[in-house]
Amino acid sequence: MFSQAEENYIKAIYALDTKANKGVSTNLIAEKMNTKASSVTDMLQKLADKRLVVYKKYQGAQLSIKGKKIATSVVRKHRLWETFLVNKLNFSWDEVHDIAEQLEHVKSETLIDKLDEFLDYPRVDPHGDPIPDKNGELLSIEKIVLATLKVNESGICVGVIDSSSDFLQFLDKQNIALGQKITVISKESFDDSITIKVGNRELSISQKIAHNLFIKTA
Amino acid sequence: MFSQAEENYIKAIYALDTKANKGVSTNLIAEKMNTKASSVTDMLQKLADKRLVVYKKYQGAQLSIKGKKIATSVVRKHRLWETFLVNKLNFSWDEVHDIAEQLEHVKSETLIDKLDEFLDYPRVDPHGDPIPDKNGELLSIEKIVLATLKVNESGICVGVIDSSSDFLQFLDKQNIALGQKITVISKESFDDSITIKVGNRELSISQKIAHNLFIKTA
DNA sequence: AATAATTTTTAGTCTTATCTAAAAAAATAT
DNA sequence: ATATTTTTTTAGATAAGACTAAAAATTATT
Ligand SMILES: [Mn+2]
Ligand SMILES: [Mn+2]
Ligand SMILES: [Mn+2]
Ligand SMILES: [Mn+2]
Repeated sequence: MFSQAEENYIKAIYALDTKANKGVSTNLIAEKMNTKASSVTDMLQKLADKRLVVYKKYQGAQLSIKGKKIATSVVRKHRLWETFLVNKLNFSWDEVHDIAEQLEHVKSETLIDKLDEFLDYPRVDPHGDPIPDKNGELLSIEKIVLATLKVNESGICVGVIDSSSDFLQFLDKQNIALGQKITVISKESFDDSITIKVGNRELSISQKIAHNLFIKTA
Repeated sequence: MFSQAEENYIKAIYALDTKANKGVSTNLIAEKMNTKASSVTDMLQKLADKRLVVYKKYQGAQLSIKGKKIATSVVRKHRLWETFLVNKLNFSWDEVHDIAEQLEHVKSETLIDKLDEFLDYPRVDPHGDPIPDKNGELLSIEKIVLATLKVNESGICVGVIDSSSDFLQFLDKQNIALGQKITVISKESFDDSITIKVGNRELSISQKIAHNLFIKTA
C-alpha cells in the first residue's frame, strides 16, 4: 500500500509527463505540488527505491509500469468521486476537486468497483476528462482546442483544460457548459478575441478562454 | 483542522467514556487503538495543550466540550458513510467498518450535509447505532440487551453491541437482522442458552450472543 | 571555452506519530 | 506499614515528509 504523499507525487508525474522518453523535471513537480525542489528529490529517491519511478540524478523522473498503474488507479478514483459528487450529491463542477483530492486516497478496490457500478460506468468526469477503467485504459476522444477552430466551423464543447474554480464559475456565468454546440462567428486579429455562438447567444471570448476549452468536431 | 490520528484518539476516548466524572485510562485507550501506553500519553499531552481533552497525570482523560464536538462530528461522518455504503452501494453490514474508518476523516462540512440529505436524514446506521445530527445531538432509543428479556417476552431487534465481521456474518447465517421480532421461548439454566423465535423459526443462542443484541420492547 | 545563471542534490533541522526500555507513581497484597 | 504488582510517564530512537541553506551539476551566455 502507498501513502497519500506517494500517490500524490505519482499522480503529479503522470499529469506532467507529456513528451515521451524525457523525465519530468524536479522543479516542475515541485511547482505542481507546491513543495520545494529538495522535497521532490527526496521523494523521487524513495519512489525509485520502490521501483515506481525511473530516476537518475539530474535527469528527472519517469513512471515505471508499476508507477503508471498506480497513477491511473488514483486518477480513476479521483474522477469517479468527482462524478459522484456532481451527479448524486448535486455539487457543481467547480466545487468538487478538493474533496476528490481527499477521497481518491481511500483504500478499497471493492468500494471503487461498486461506486463505478452505482454511477453506471461513466466514461468522463464532470470536466470532460476520461475515467480510466479497471485496467487503467482510458478512451481518448479526439478533441481540439476551441482556438484552432476557423470562422464558421462549429463543434460540441466536451472539456476544459483549466479546471480551476475561477474558470469554471466564469463559464457558468457565460452559460457555457459541456455538451453545448459552439460556432465560431468571427475572429478579431488585433486582440485575438473570438466571437462565438452558444445556443442562441453570441458572445466574445478572449484568446485565453479559447485556449482552455475542448471541442469535438463532427 | 485536526489530524487523522487526533480524530481517532478523540473518537476512542468518546467511545470509552462511560462513567461520568472519571477519566478514561491510558491503558484502555492504548488497547482500543492498538498502540502502546507511551504513545497514548504523548497524544493526551498534545490534546490537552489544544484543550480538546482534560488531562492530569495519572488520572486519565476526559473530553472537553470542544473535544466532544469533534468526537460526535467524526462519529456522524462514520455512521453516515456506513449508511451510504450499505444503502446505496449494496455493501453488507459486515463490510463497511474499515472503509468508513477512512472516509470519516475527509474534510468538508458541505460534503456531509449533502450526503445526509442524499440519504434522507437517517437516524441510525446499519448496525442500529444512532447518527448524531449537525449539532451533535443523537436520539437515544430505549433498548435493552436481549439477555435481560424474560420467557415469553418479545421485542424488535434494533442493534448489535459487537459489530465485528464475525458476529455480523453469524447473524446473517442465522437470519437475524435488525427490525425483526424476537420472542424468548425458554431459558436453559445449566448453560444460560436461550431459545428464541425469530420469524417462524426457533433457534437456540448462547449467552454471549444474547448479550450482544439490542432489543426494543413495546 | 570560460563564465554566469539556473537547476538539482545534499546536509542538516523540524514536526508528527510511533516504538522500547527505564523510572516513577498508584494500586494491591501481605 | 511494607512490599509487590500494575499502571503510567519519561527518555531516547526511529521513520515519513516537509523545510532552509549550501554545494554540485547542468545549461545558457558571452
Ligand atoms: Mn490527493
Ligand atoms: Mn476532474
Ligand atoms: Mn478512523
Ligand atoms: Mn456502525
